[in-house]
Amino acid sequence: MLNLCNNIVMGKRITIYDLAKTLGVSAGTVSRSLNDHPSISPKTKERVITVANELGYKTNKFAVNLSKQKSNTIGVIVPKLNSIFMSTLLAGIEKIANEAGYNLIISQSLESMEKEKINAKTLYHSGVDALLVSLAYDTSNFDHFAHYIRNKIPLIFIDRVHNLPNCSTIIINNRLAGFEATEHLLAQGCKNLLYIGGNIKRNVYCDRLQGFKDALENRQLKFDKTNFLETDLAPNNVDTVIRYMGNSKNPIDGLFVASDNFAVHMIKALKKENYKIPQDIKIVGFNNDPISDLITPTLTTINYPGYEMGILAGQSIISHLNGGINLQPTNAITLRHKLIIRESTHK
Amino acid sequence: MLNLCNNIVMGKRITIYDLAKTLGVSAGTVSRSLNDHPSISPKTKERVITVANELGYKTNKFAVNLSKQKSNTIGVIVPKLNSIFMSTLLAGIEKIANEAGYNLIISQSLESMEKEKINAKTLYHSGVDALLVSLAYDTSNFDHFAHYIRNKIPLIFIDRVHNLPNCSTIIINNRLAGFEATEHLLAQGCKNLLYIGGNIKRNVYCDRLQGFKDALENRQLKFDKTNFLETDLAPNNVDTVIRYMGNSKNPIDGLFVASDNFAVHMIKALKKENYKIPQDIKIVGFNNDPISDLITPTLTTINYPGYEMGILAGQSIISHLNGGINLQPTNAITLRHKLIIRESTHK
DNA sequence: TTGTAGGCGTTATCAC
DNA sequence: GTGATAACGCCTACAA
Repeated sequence: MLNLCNNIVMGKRITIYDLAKTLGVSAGTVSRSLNDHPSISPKTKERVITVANELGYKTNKFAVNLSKQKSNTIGVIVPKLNSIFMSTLLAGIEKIANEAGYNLIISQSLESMEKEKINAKTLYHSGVDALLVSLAYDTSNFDHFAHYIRNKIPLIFIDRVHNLPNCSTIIINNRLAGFEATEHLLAQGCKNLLYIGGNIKRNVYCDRLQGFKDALENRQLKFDKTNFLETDLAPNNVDTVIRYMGNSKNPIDGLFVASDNFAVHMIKALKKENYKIPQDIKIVGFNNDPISDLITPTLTTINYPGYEMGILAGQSIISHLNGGINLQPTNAITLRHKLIIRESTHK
Repeated sequence: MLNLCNNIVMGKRITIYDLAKTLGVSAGTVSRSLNDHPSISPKTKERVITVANELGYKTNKFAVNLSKQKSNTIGVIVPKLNSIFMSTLLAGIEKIANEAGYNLIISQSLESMEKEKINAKTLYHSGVDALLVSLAYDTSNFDHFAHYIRNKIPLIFIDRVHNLPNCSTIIINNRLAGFEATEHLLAQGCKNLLYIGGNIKRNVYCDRLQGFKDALENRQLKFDKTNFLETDLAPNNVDTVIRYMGNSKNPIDGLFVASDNFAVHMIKALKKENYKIPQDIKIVGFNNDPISDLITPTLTTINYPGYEMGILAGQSIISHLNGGINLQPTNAITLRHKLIIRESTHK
């Protein structure tokens, strides 16, 4: 009892050797007991555990990691933390990882490939057991993931993905979603559409554009390059877009915006310019951000299951790490999306 | 050269011993060279580094951690990831940590003390060098932080804080902000106010309430318990609040809501009930969420510098860890807030 | 069922 | 300036 107090108060770290000594057994036995190894008698286990608690033993993860060459840690790289979609995604991942006893090391690329590279390298050196990535806006080279693949560290892309050998992706069918969004605008009577999206190097924007084109073609309408505007979807670009629309030969009466956030800023600006929504112009967004149902008029959008994607990403990676299902053969997991019709396209 | 290829292709991890062998020096020399130790000749350093690159040497963090008994990792516990305030805060923290070469292990308590306890314990065992915490909704006991304090692992509370010995806090002056919000409503002519806030065990809600009371008192108005409603600020509680307001003896003409998110849901519901804002009722929120400037009418609110708080928290903890300024004497850092007047209180 | 001893890869303290 | 050698704390064949 005195010993206990001394150890704790002195802050001296207690190791399995200390336990071994006080118990009169070997360190190996202590280690095995603590890890519930089958070859140890229940009685011994109990004794060990009791004393461990009494002495305030804390297992040293650093030593465990070194010994096992794994860290029980999953790395995550997202473009930015402060977006509702990304944080919802992370919430899903964290929930699963936490339940499975894994820690999450989270970093943001701030939409820059350079930072993404650095983060990938850092996480690699930190010894993460797996990596989850949603690509930056401008990532065009993928060498920074080569280490992972070469060393068979599982790598999953989420949402903003790229096809790399032996890497899974978790996505929705952006092309089909884009088609449905556009078809809805056409069905509502729009004649002259504009698609506003981000960098078409990114699958999400490229696929939605493709769906947009599909929908036009499906109605024998021709796609013209004036029907498409690429922007980085930063709110301060709204004015440029409004000006672009004002200069259009045929007035634009339907907008498909690849992000709810940008769409709501467009709505605000259009209202200021005295556009009537949906009478003069109809708008469809993307993501089903909470804001889409709060703005006036409420915004028709595509539901994007961020939380579920996170959950799924977490589950996939964990079960892989635990030696359950092997992800290798799995190429892509596609989640269900849904068009949500609201006031911005429907009086 | 052959050796190089063999090593890399075979995936065999290269250690300082391998380098030592090929270089004909000792492992110690290699280690020192790699760490730019002053007592090594520039020539040797160069040789070592060259060979290290050639062989594709990667330092093993697990071993470094074990040897140094530190992880270059900072733990973070937030109530939830998927809130714009929290993710903005995290964005700030991550930026600083990343720049300083620290990793962030992020976990969420999901507003539950139990989960917060578990997370605190897990992070402790993971060997984080420091911990940043924003408390859960219902945390009333703080024993789970005792380990940190006892072992002198720096601990900083952010936003939702608690005063613990030797722990710093990063906050805004919620009381003063609450005062200003309320005073603004009164100055706009409101006669019968309602404050809607969360658990008053949490400093943020308690202090704002205090400020609310201060403002009433300042004008010789008396505070009545019917002027205050405690709720968990979940959007689905809006109906209850609306009903409460309907049953009020004197019609409520001013609302101070401790969260923008809840406030905008209130606005939506009130509009549906045909309240005119700001004519019939004026509303002030809290946080300056992006949505507050997008809703109709735009919402008067208190600007809450989440990103700056994150930056500051990061800087404080890093400079402490790097042995710079000592946080011990620092008790609380208070950031500047600001009342932002918009349409919901002002025609 | 338990003990022994080597290994995990670095760092750090002595010597020389 | 460099080389031995002992930590760091745990895991795990291999023995007993």
